[in-house]
Amino acid sequence: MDDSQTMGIGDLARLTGLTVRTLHHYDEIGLLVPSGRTSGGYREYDGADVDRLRQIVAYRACGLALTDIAEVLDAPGTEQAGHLQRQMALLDKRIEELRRQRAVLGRTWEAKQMGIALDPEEYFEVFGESDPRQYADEVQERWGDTDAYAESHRRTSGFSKEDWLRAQEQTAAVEAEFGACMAAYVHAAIYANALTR
Amino acid sequence: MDDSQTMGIGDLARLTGLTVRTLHHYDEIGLLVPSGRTSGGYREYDGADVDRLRQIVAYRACGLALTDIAEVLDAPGTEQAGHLQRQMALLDKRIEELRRQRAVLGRTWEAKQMGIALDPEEYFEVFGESDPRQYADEVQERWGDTDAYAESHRRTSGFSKEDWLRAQEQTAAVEAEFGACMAAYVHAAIYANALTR
DNA sequence: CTAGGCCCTCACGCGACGTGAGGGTCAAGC
DNA sequence: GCTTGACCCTCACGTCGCGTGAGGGCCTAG
Repeated sequence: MDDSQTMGIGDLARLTGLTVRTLHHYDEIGLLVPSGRTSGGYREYDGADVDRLRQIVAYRACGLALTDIAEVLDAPGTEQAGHLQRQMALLDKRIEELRRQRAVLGRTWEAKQMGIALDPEEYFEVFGESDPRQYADEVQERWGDTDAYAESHRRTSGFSKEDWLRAQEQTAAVEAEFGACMAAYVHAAIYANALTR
Repeated sequence: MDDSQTMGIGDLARLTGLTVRTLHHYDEIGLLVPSGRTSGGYREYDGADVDRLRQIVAYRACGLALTDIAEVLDAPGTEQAGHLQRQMALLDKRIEELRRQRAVLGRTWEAKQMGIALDPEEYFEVFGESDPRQYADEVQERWGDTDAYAESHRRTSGFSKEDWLRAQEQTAAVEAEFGACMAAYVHAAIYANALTR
């Protein structure tokens, strides 16, 4: 019933699943400074502290750096929107990157299961930034019919059709679930978008 | 047409989108040691090197540590399966964690949009390991009706119903796409599973 | 033969903590 | 009041995956 109740660092650590050291760190860098100390120097966290930590954990789960989290939490609304929008752009880039990698990985796996050698050109689409097509010619010329290339495929193709079908099945289910998880990212981005209008 | 063609570190960097320093690092730790050097000491990468790097990048995108990647790539089939299975377990834990966080975040957001104060008990479900219910009582007793708690909610609830609906719409689309991306994780896990049988 | 672009090896810095070392604090029980 | 044991404190160095120079060789074109 006491309105100004506080808790120790160990309690907060157990409650959140973070370590004591992590909370020390957040104090050191000014991200989460406890609202008080006991006469003996012990940190004391109150309700507002816990609420702030909840937000910190949520943002951190979205991949934001601690300094960025501090900026977002300490800035007024308008600045918040701008900052979050920049983060949104970064996330978009990351999403697109992963999406491309995933596409190539999927084709690679299927090909392996069939025991078929992949078109070497496709291999390099898995890699990052800027259009890899601009190197595709060079690649095909250099690696198109290297022995080590094809050989390294055959090493890893002992994988029955049953195994593969079973895998595909399970994949679909988990895929959907994971999609729901990742909506947390997207929520953050779209929230920022809404704020700027 | 030459079968033993090689490329320099800069070419490989441009091709993959990694930095030269990153390739230096992989050489230092023995993860990707170039198959040769020129008389002048320049690194030379051949087809097998590039193929290995492709695998490295794929595993890294799945969140594996570089030392783990080395173990997986250098181990024979049976050990590979064991290692990948342990990684699978880790990923499962992480997935479950994210799934819980996402669920609570979703409810929090909806509640904020409605301007409704959340059941304080729910706040702590966002946090990690082991059943948080075991602390729920303690939490409610301490923070259930703190002023700072409710206050910090009202600060952040300026968000129209239209904005919210628009957000929900966009979310669904991106959610599906992201699910596809994350199947890369799942593929790795299930591949390991198939190997052990 | 010189200019430029590429490459080399140290070697220190960073972010987000982990992991002790060495010592003070606090509530409980005697 | 005193001790015990759990908890807390502040340094301070280690880890991982690189970034970022510094100071210098290599190598091809003009």
